[in-house]
Amino acid sequence: MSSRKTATIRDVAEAAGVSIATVSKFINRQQSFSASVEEKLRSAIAELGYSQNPAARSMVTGKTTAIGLAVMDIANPHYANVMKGANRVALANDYNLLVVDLEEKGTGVREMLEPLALRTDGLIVSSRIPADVVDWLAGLNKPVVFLGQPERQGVVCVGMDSVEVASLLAGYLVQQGFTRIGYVGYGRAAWNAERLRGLHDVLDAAGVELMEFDAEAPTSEAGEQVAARVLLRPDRPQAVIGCNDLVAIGFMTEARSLGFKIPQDVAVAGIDNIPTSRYVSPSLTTVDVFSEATGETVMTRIISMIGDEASRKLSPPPSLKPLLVVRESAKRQDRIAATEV
Amino acid sequence: MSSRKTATIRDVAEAAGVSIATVSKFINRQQSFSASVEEKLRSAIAELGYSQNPAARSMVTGKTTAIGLAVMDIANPHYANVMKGANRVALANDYNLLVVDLEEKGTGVREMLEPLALRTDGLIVSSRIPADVVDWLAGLNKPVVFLGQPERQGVVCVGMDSVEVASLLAGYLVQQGFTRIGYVGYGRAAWNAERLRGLHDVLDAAGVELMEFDAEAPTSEAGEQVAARVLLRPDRPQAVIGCNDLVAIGFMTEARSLGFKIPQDVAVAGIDNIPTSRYVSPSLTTVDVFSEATGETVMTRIISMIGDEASRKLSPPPSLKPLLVVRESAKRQDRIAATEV
DNA sequence: ATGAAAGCGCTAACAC
DNA sequence: GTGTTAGCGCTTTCAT
Repeated sequence: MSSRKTATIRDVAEAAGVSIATVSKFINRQQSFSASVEEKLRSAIAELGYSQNPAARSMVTGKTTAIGLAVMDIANPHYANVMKGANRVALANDYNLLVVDLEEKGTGVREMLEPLALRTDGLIVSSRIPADVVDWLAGLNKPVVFLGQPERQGVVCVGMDSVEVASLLAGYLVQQGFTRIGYVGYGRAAWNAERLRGLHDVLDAAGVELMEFDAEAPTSEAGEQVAARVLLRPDRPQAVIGCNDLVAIGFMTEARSLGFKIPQDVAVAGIDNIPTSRYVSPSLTTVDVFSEATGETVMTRIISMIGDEASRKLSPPPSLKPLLVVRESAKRQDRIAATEV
Repeated sequence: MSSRKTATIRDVAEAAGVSIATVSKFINRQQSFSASVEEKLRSAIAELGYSQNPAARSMVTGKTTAIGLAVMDIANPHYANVMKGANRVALANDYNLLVVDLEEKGTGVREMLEPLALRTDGLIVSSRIPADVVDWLAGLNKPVVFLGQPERQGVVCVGMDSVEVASLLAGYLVQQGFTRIGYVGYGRAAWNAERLRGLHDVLDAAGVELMEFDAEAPTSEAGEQVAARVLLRPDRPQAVIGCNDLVAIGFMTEARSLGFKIPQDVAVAGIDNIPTSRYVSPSLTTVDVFSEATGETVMTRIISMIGDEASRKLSPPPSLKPLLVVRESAKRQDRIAATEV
């Protein structure tokens, strides 16, 4: 069953008494065969445990049947879930997934992406990528889809509209009656400016003050670190929005150990709706960006772009809509009721 | 800069006025060259934007410089962190990472692994894999390392000793003075039996009762679901161990909405030390299994196995030791003090 | 329906 | 130090 060397198409051809061309056509189901040949082929393949060498195949076809996925931080549940969705549709379409975790690095990104580009038929990359790398990707002559908002014209993109995401949250907070709101952003992120715009759109119109802060990183640790700076000042915000759930959760934890009650003393909200946000106390109000569905969508999209030159420039399919998830962490003090999600 | 077709080694040879063999040797830095040739090569490569075709290379070398990683559930932070560590050392060694999320499936696993096996020089697979698939992997003539405990002899394995992990936690709970302890396991997992053994080792010796429960899945949702069954009975355990932090966190949340105070009414502990465990309330007592270091270790190990036939059967390096992380969720009622981590 | 032959881009002997 | 050449395993015309 398992010989020393792996069987090649030639071994199969010999065992079945046909030519290698016939074997090739058979395994690629490119035509029909006489019953006798078909049977001999089938058993020869089983006997030898033959399977196609993808490298050899890809040499002649020029296709790799693999897709690259580059994420900023695989430990962020948002990205892990994007990957889950992407993995699912890749597998269903007989594609393999090559992944690289950029680990939030802003430098050496192209070097990390280059091998991916060489080994795949298309790339899915997080949008927080240096401009020169985006240029390089664009000239790659290979489908590339960005995750999140586009910073540039002419690039294909899948993800929520950051302006809309932020507006949604701002709208809720205004409706709750808060009049001074803090936003803990992450300046290096591509979406940060859009988030701010979405926030201002709503808050300015409502006459609500917006205080801007910046986290060191889009992580819980950074959320913890920023909390004192935000809260230990006379004009502290009544409600604080974290640029993602991780930041919000870190912020909440540190706020509590600083002696603040949430949401009574300070309301907190996040963005993403990572699974954890349901399990912290109080449960975190957030905006669902449908990470897993995003992964499925982006993978579906890139697969359709491969081999379908026409769809490469088309605008994305009806894009995903963010959904406000109201939980306990951002209810106005005087309105708190016993409604737990 | 970006011509229609990508440049080949032949284009470079022509542009530099040398043979393709010279180009090949140059890009693989296999020897030194005359200054003039070196310079011409360098500029020709830059000019044409040439890069090696990995498929062509791998056809002749038989190597892919890629490693496959198969995890049970990439949305489980434990696995995401294993992947983070694995990614890091893969990149540092010029390997690419091919990932497949098995999504906790028990069937069709081989079909998901087959393409990975064909495209990589080695495989890292979660150990909760059907026996026949393990057999197949073993006959693959390719380095395979399992994550977690081995169920079989002769397979290379990286991960914590499950018996030890469980004993550690049991020891702490005994020391806290609990006399009736529940364990919410996951029967389908390879490590479950070992965990149980580790628990019994310690608890039996201490005369502490162990109540066994099973979760539907190793997830927070399953942890929630099982809570009522465990807690709404006259002989409910004083402390409950979740088979991982996800289960423990789900359990805690549901326990609280059932009206139990933690740890006063019921103590809870988990296993893994996922990042979230610090941020739930109360903070979760758990055992750190060093997920990220595990990922680094396993990747280091498999890279050394490739091309080093000798090390393929060696026993693993000094294995990782689990570490008890004491937080608030499992302190005995009468001993609770103000020590927060 | 089946086969012969020409490569895909590259590395590795082996010559020079 | 540099070039020639023979494949690696496969798909794909083009014959038959």
